[in-house]
Amino acid sequence: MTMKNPQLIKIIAQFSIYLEENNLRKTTERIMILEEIYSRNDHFDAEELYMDFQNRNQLISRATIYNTLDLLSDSGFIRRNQFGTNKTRYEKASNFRQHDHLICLDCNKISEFCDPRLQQIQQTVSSIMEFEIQSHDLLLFGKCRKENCENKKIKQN
Amino acid sequence: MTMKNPQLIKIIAQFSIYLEENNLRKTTERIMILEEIYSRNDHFDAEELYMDFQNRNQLISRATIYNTLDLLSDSGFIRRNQFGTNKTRYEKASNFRQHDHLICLDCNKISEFCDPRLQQIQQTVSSIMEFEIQSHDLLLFGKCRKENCENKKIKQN
DNA sequence: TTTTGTGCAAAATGTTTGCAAGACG
DNA sequence: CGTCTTGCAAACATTTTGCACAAAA
Repeated sequence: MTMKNPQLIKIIAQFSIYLEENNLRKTTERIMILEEIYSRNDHFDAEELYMDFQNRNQLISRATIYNTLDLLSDSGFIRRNQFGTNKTRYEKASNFRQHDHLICLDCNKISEFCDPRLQQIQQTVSSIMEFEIQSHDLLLFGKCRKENCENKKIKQN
Repeated sequence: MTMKNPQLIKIIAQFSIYLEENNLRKTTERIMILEEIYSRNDHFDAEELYMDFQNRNQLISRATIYNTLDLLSDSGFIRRNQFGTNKTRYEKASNFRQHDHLICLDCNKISEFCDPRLQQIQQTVSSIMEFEIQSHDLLLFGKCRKENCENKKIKQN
């Protein structure tokens, strides 16, 4: 039994409130999935999450994984990403407030960055195109210039 | 038999040169697909392209559609897009030089825009993260503020 | 006890592949 | 004529669905 960190306790509490307010049930599966996601720091897909539980003999079906990912995504506890492949990747929503992704074309490693000028671009486009912009998604694709980049030839996934 | 416009003639010539230079064969299928794509102005998927030919009784197999989309994409004649769904969408590369996409959450209509500040963001991230950035992809999601937006409730796709 | 949520397996969707037959150079 | 490309169907990967059973409230 591992000690839960304060952030995790807080998130579970928030999620519980969300469930209650929306007349949704607080099932062990939902809580386990939330905990698992918040203990990760990467951009994972549904199958990876499923396998995490498989590997620990905590069986949760794919259907539940997908259902819960939808629920968490709709409620804002996680964020969905599409990094140029036909596969959805997820991350906990609290990574930091708002960020975008830099993808290495050599090894597919994903880094995060933040630039306030995006906010200005949104405002400009919003007024020119007469749109109320709700969110954005910026991907930068490139190659790491570090000589010693450990991933240079590992090309995952 | 429709008259080919000058732009199309030019693109076919360029593509022919590309094929020749790379020892690839100039098949009727490849040319037909290029022509079809350059006669469109939207962001289409593989199936839509396939059906275009089906509907005209010009049978081209899905395998060829996919092969050729890869070829055109690798050679820069078309651009691949992922608009938040698990489906790849394409557009001719000449729409205008470099642009990004604004997606309506009501009707999924895709508009295009261009903002030079993205270039600056790329430069900043490039130097901070020590990356050589090769391309970017910015999606803005929002809702049209025009009262008379004809697509208000049509939600396609 | 009444729903809602889960698990399973089947189906749906989008894309890739292997191989025989056809067509380009 | 040799080889690249096509077409077909089967395989694959990811996600969705229907329905019986389990478990929250």
